[in-house]
Amino acid sequence: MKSAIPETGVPITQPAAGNGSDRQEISLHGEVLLRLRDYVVEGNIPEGARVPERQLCEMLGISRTPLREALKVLAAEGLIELLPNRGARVRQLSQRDLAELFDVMAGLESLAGRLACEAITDEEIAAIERLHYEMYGHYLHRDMHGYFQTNQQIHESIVAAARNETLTTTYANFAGRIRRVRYSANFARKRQRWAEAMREHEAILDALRRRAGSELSDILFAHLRNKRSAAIEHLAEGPDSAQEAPPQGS
Amino acid sequence: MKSAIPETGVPITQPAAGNGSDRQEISLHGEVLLRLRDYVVEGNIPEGARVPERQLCEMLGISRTPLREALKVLAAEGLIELLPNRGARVRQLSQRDLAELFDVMAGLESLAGRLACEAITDEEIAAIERLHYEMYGHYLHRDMHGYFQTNQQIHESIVAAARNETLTTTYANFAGRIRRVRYSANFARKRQRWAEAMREHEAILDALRRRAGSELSDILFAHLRNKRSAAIEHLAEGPDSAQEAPPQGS
DNA sequence: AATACAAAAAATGAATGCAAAATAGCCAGC
DNA sequence: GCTGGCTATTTTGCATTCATTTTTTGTATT
Repeated sequence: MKSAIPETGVPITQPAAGNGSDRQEISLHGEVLLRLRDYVVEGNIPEGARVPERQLCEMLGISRTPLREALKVLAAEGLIELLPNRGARVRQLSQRDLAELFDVMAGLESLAGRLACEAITDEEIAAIERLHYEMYGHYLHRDMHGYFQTNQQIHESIVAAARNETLTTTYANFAGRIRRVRYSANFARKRQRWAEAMREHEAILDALRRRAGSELSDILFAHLRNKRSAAIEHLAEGPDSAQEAPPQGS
Repeated sequence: MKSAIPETGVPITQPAAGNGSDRQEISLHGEVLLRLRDYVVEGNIPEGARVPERQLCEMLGISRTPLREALKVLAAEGLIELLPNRGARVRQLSQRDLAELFDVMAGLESLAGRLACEAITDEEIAAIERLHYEMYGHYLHRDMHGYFQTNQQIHESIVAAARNETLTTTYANFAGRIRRVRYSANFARKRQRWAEAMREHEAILDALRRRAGSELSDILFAHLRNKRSAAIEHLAEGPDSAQEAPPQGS
């Protein structure tokens, strides 16, 4: 195969001009950045694959200048790697990188929980409770996908309740970095871990109701730590999806 | 005054070529990025000031292309703002932004403490103890500057002991964003707060010795929260250093 | 046949050029 | 005297171009 990235060939439309989205980004560069980030996060480029600029330019229908600007930003965000004179590669996360990322995520959520306890309203808690019961339903029905989504919504709600834009942005950034892995990090076959996670979520909700910041912080950290273990073990055993790039060299 | 940025006119020297530094960045872009970041963090450009690209180009002795790439990255890092078609400005941190940043820093240090307890060696603790006593000396001698520096070293040591590169990088990023403010956020005249901070540091050291992760996490968060309050009150009252840009416009 | 070397092709890094937008400067009008 | 609109200059955004560096391809030699 010649091309590392699949054909999608949807060039960037007219930048702003009354599209329904709330994006205030109107510059071409901003548009490219959003598009490219999504493109990478969604896993359209194999890990570690070299991505010729020209090809991306053609795909997006732009010249190299704004593309290169976007690449530098993505590199700063940690999504891709920029080897000098050797182009951009999708960053390959080692197991250690992953462990680190999970821990930072754990720290951020832990912080979010602590802050949320200071500011969360009864209505917000009620909303999270609803999500919790919805998730419980998914759990009972063994609906992994629904469970996963609702679970994510709960965590995002907690982060939102922290009322800290900076935290929200940072959290989203890190979430993007491990999103690909996260999807495969479920514990479909490990029922025991699943039940455990549900219990942890009960504890989270309980601490949140009591606005017990420090306690919630501990619980969230532990919860994410367990998630981390599950994810890493899962990867170590090798996920069934054989999409991984084979170890090249020798 | 015509020029918003002071004259320093030190163009970028030959990029790599056996300079003593350990930097592996060799590309012009990387060099520019480091230079510009330092330049902004050190406060050489007044907050909110418009910075014409041309001027920066001349200052660094480069063309606009690598400069603009660096600007995009700095904008992504949150150091500057890029208004569409209106150039780059040094980001002006509102009081709320600052509060948010301090809280995120608190969360990161809190995480660092927790992780450090899992991995820190006796030697590292001993080193931190030495720093602690050194800091105590500065406190007794009312040496604000020395105190501040040693204090920072302690916090950095804890972050380092967490053995998480990602965390270290993220921490450094946020530290850079509030560095300017941080310097003026000391409590030179508030002896009471100073004494309080010393007591908190004792508690930090104690929890670290016992490897009490959760406890240390709480203490660090509270400690940084207090620092935040001190800093924000300080700014609200108006820092004596008149280095701030006067409110321009009318 | 395999390896080493060399030249060609392609890709990257940076500079320059050009069009559009914004700022400022200026003059007319109230 | 001040405000509003029009033009000129500056500045930004992006495309194009040029110079290196890397990668590939072909050839010759062992």
